[in-house]
Amino acid sequence: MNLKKLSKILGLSQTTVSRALNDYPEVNEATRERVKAAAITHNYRANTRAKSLATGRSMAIGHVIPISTRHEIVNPIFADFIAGAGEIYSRNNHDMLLSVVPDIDEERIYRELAAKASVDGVIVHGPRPNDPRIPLLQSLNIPFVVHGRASDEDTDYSWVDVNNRRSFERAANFLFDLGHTRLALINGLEFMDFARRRKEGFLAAHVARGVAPDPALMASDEMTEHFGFTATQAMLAEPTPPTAFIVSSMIMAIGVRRAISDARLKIGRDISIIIHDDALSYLPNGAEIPIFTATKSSVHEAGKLCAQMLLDIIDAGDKTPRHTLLETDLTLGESTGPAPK
Amino acid sequence: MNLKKLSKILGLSQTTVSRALNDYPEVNEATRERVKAAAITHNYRANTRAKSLATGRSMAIGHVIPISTRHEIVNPIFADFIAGAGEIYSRNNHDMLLSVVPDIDEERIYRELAAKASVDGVIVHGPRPNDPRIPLLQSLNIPFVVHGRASDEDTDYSWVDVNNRRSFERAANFLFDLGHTRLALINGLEFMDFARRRKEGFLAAHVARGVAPDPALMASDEMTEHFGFTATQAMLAEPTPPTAFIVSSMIMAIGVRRAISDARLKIGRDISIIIHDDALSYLPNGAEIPIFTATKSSVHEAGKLCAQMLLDIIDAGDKTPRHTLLETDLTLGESTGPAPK
DNA sequence: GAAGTTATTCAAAGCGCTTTGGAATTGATT
DNA sequence: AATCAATTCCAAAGCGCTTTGAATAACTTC
Repeated sequence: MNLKKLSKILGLSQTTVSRALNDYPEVNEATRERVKAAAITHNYRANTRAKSLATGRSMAIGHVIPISTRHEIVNPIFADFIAGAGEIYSRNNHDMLLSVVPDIDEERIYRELAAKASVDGVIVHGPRPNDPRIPLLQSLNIPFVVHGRASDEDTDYSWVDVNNRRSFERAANFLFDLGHTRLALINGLEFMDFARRRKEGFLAAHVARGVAPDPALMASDEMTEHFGFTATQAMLAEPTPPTAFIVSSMIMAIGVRRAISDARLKIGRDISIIIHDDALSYLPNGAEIPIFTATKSSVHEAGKLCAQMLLDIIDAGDKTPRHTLLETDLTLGESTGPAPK
Repeated sequence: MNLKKLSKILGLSQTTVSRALNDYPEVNEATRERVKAAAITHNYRANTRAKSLATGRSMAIGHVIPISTRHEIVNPIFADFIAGAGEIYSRNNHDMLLSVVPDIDEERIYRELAAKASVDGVIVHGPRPNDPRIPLLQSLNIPFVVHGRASDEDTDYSWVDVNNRRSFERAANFLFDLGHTRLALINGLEFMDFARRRKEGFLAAHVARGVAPDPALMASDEMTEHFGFTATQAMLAEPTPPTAFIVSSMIMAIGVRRAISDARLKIGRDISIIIHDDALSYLPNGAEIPIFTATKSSVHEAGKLCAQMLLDIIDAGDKTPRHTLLETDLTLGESTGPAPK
C-alpha cells in the first residue's frame, strides 16, 4: 500500500491525501476524516525513506557505540541509557540508528553518517578529555549532544552530565565526617572524562581537610567486578589499609564487597563503602534500604534528557549550545558507618 | 556532494558514475579508477535514503527491544548481544535500527516497520512460549531470526538458541555426581522460553536420578541481584536447606553469593553453585580461574550468529528456516565441591 | 451581479539514487 | 568495405513521498 494506490482508492490526488494525513490546514475536515479512516483500514504508513528523501529530514538519531579495541568491553550503562533515549524517540516518531564501532573507526563512521545523511543528529557517548569527535561534528555541522563532558575542550557544545566532581567530593567529605582518614578510590579508566572528574573531587576533599591522599589507595581500570576485587585485595594488604572505599560503579563495588567478605571484615562496621549508582534497571541497589550508601543518578533519565535535548536542538534549528548538569542524590545505605577506633 | 555534482565534475553521466562506484562490469577500468578517486577526494557517499528508495532495500535491520511494562527492566545481556550483531552489520554495510518499546506496543511496531519499509529484516528478542510475534512476522512476510525459541509454536522459523535444557540437565547431573541431593534452582521468569527450558532440564535430571524436586527450592523471578539474594536467604532458612544452587545468571548469582556469605557459609565447601554464564564483557566470571562453575555461552557470539543468519536469509531470498543450537561449555570454577557430609 | 475572498483540490516538479533500453564507439570478422 | 559483436557510455524513467504554484468552487461584499 502506498500513496498512489491510496489516493486512487479515495478518488483524490496524492497531494490532498498527503496533506490530509500530515494535518495541513488546507484540507476539508470531512475529507481528512475520510482519508485518515482509509489509511487505517488499508494499513497505510508513509514509506520512511521516500518521506525523508522528500523532506530532507531523516527522522533518525545516530548513536555510535565505541567498542574499545583493547578491552572489547561494552559499557554496561549503555542498555539503560538507550532505553531512556529510545522512549523519547518513539514518542517523537524518530528512529534510533546504532553503529557499533571499534573506537579506531569512529571518525570514519561520523563522516559517513554525515555524508550519507542517514541521521538528523547524534549522541556522543563516553567523551574523553579533548575529544576529537567534538570538533569533528562541529565541522560536519551535524547537531549533537554529548553524554558527559570533554575537559580541555575550549569550544562550547551541548551536553548532559552528572556533577561527578561534586558527587565524589561530597562522598569523601561524608566519610571524613564519619572519622575516616584513609579513603580508597576505585575508579574507572581515567582517560575517560567522568573518571577524571571523580578523582578531582576525591582529591579536592582531601586538600580541603588537609589530608594527603595516598597513591597506593587510588586504583583505576576498566570497571569490572574483577578489578574491584583485586584492587581491594591489594589495598587491604597494605600496612595501614583504608577504612573506607569510594567506588565508581555498582559492578566494581560487588568485587570490592567480595574482597572485603573474603577478608572476614564487615561492611558498614569495619569498612565503609560509598558507590556511585547509575540506577541500572537490572542492578538495583537493594530494595527498600539501599545496600550501599551511594551517589545516585539515573542513567535511564540521562538518556531521556540527552534525547530530548537533541530533538529540541534539531527542532529549534538554532546553534546555541545547551547544558544540563545533574546533581546526584547522596542516599544513605547500610555500607557506611563511623571509622573503627 | 551528490551524484549529480560528482558526475558533472567528472564530465560523465550519473549512470556511469553510479555503475563505476557499484562495481558494475560495463564500465571501463580506467574510468572506474578515476571515478572512485574523485569520490574519495570529494568525500562522496551515496545518500542512504535515495539509494534504498531506488533499490527497494533499506540495508537496515530492526531490533525491537521490549521493555516490560511491569518491571521496566532492560535485559542486561542486551548490550553484548547488540555489540555482536552490530559488528556483523557494519562489516556488511547494514545499519541497525533500534526500537525500544513497551511490550504492549510490540505488535504495532512490527506492523509499522513493515509498512514503512524501514528495515529488511528483524531480530526477535526474548521469545515466550507461543509467541504471537512469530505468526505476525510470518504474515507480514518480513525476514526474521529469533534469538531463542518459542515453545509450542508449530510452524517452523529461523532461530539461534542455546541448548538450555541440556545445559541445566548437565549442571544438575554434575551436582548429583558430587553427592548433592537437595538442589536449588534460581531461575528467570518462567514465561520466558529460556527459563522454562532450563527448568525442564533441571527437572529431567531429578527424574533420571529418582530424586523428587522440592518446590520450595525452585524460585523464579526477574533476574536481579536482589532476587538472587532474597530467594537464597529464604531457601537457606528451610529446615533442610539445599547444598547446591543452580543459578540462571551471573547477576543473580552475585546475590546468591551475598546471602551465602551473610550466612557465614563457604562457597565450594558448604554450598556449591553452578551458574549460567552469558560471558558478558563487563561481568567476566573471574580471570584465570572462574569464580563460578558455569555453563557458558557467549551472548556476544549469539548476536553475531543471529545477525549473520538474518543477512544470509535476506541475501538468499529463500524461505527455508535455519537453525543454530549452541551447546554450552561446562567450565569448572571454584564454586563447586562434594556435598558436605 | 461583478469583483474579491476564501476554501478546497490538483498536476507536476523534485528529493538523490538505480536501472532500463538504447546509442555511439571501437575492434574483429568476413 | 560492410557487417557484427563487444565495449562503453548516456538519457530518461521510476522509487514514494512532499511541496510549489494554479485552478476550481463556494462565499462574501458592495
